[in-house]
Amino acid sequence: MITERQASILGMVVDEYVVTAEPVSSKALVDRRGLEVSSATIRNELARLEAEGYITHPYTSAGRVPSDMGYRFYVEALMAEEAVGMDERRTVEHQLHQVAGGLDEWLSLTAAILSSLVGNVAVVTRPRAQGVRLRNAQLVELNRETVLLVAVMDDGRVRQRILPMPVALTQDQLNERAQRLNRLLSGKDAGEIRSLVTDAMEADEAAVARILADIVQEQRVAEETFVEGVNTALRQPEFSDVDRLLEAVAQLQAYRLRSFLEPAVDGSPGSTQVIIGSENVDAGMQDWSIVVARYGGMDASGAVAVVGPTRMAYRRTIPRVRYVASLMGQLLHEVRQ
Amino acid sequence: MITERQASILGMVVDEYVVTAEPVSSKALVDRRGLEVSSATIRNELARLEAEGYITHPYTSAGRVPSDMGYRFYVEALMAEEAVGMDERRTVEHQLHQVAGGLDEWLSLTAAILSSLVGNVAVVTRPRAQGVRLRNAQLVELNRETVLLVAVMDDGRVRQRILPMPVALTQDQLNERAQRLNRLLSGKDAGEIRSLVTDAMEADEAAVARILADIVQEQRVAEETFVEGVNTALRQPEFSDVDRLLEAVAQLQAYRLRSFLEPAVDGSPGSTQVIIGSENVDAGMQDWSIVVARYGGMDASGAVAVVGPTRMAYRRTIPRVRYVASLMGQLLHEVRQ
DNA sequence: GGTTAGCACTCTGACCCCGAGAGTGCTAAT
DNA sequence: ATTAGCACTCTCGGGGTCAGAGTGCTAACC
Repeated sequence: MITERQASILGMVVDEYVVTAEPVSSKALVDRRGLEVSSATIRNELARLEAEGYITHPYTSAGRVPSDMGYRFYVEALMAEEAVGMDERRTVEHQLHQVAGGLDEWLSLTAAILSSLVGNVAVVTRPRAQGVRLRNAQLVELNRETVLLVAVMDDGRVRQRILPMPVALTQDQLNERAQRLNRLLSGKDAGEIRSLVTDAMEADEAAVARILADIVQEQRVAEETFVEGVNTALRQPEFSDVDRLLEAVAQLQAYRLRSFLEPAVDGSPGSTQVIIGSENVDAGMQDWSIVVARYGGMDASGAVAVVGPTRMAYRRTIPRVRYVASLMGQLLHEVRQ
Repeated sequence: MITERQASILGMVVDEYVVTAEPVSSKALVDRRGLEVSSATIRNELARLEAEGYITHPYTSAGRVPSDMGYRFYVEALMAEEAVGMDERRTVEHQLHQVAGGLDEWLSLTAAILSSLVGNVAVVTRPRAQGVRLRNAQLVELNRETVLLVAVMDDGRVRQRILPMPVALTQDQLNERAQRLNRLLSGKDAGEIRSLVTDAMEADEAAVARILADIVQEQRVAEETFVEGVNTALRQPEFSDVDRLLEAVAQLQAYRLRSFLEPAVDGSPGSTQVIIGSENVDAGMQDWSIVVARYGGMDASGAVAVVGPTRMAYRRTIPRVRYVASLMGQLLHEVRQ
């Protein structure tokens, strides 16, 4: 158990360390926070906090650094969230409504905006629907031997695939085929499409249907995860030595991030979750914190996240992740209904 | 002018430096290359080469390092190209024929393969057609208020855009509209589409046509440039200090690379071009070399490139870039005709 | 009992020095 | 033209030193 004053001191240590990135000394707290007590008193309190495990020492005569447990306590009990200002909201919403294009553009722009808002890496995953269904398929002639199959899923995904054309068909004939496929398969999920492939079907029609089933199911990590802000995030002092920096670059690959977000996305819906340092299951992420919020509803949902060193401005980051996630939810709703 | 022996020594210096990444000493040349002369003789020749500007000294008692001019001479006159082996070809072609999907998958896979082949960053740009034409447009209902416009261009590009639906229409009605648009606009380029937007058209049909014209024209750097291998390339010894490493990470952004390739792509068609260090116009690229080949034909062409430190295995890289470019040309031909 | 001044103690980080090692450049002999 | 030999130069790593920052403790104070 820690006293109220100890808690407040812990809060100051975190706030201070987050901006300076240097161990916080007792004197620095008294000076910069205008405390009414002497540095010796603070030292006693710091010693207590350390004994309880909320902070640590890099070495004997250095200042204090919050431990993961300290950050956890801070996030849960101490932190005064810094609300998203009206001006921030305005610029974000302005930018988001500016962009023309599909879901992809929104997602990648959202990641970029969030990243610039918090100065760390932002990750946005594409909303994944429970049972994705085919909305529409189309066949477009590329040349005499190849056709392009374009499929639109009901989660807004668009996928294409190049197919050989067994018999030369005109575009009109292709349209006709596509219409037949649509009447049969539109609104169906991958399993249903597969079960509809019967012997009665023409051979190449059946082939297209099977491919459609694959497409409906398919998940491509690279195309599902939008990462922005790696460059700025790498300039933080925690990466001032080459090995750490390289490690960070490797860690921030889309496919890795995706795997870290996976469990979070499947977790509590709506709420914002914070994973701090050693709370990460992955060994390579022990020095990282993740703030992640799920967006969307029961039908289709994705994740908005910020990834950075454990020394993260949680009080700024958490509300901003939450805000962007709710914004994404609205946008998604507008598109899907 | 340099003598034949000096040239051959220069070649050895380059070959040696490329693998060891350490300044090459006269003794190392004699020992590892089994030369019939003494190291003192080599020292005299090295001094000549230095006087002529082909190599330099980091400091007095260090070995020699090729200058950009030295590399240039090496690439033009000395280098024995290392042919792409049959086994390499087989695996590459196997991998490339394996992948299902559209042009995008091919391009990104190609970049990945090339990168692994040469151990540096590989960049592949999407083929850009001279006058891109619309091949096919389609309207797909997303919900009562929004439609998804999917456009296929004749260079294989597929683009989508979400539009508000002014009047509620069924999917059948949307199909009909799309067919009308296709009859009118298919095979037209952006300018032609614009000129076909007349007052006679219905207002919202005209709006869609205008958007189609935009889409046909549009170039998105991020989606046009496929970069792979950054992670492995960063482990090279030239980036062993933090500042250089950060600089490299920043330099290898897709949008920057794109701008470096731009001039090269517009340059000589077919041939492979090598840009070494200070030959780069861009100030930030003075320590980098680029090997770039154009692929495709008159109608549509893109670039395949490898980017790395000037200490690059040119004799391996150049033939491999050329090979991959010709392969891409074939693939492109198969798809477009 | 909590608070504080004072002081000894510890650890870092910067700096400098030194010596080994590597490699050159030059000279003189072949 | 080549080469042996040698002086010279520069780097790099280890070790020593010193100032500075901060703590932890003790004893006095309110």
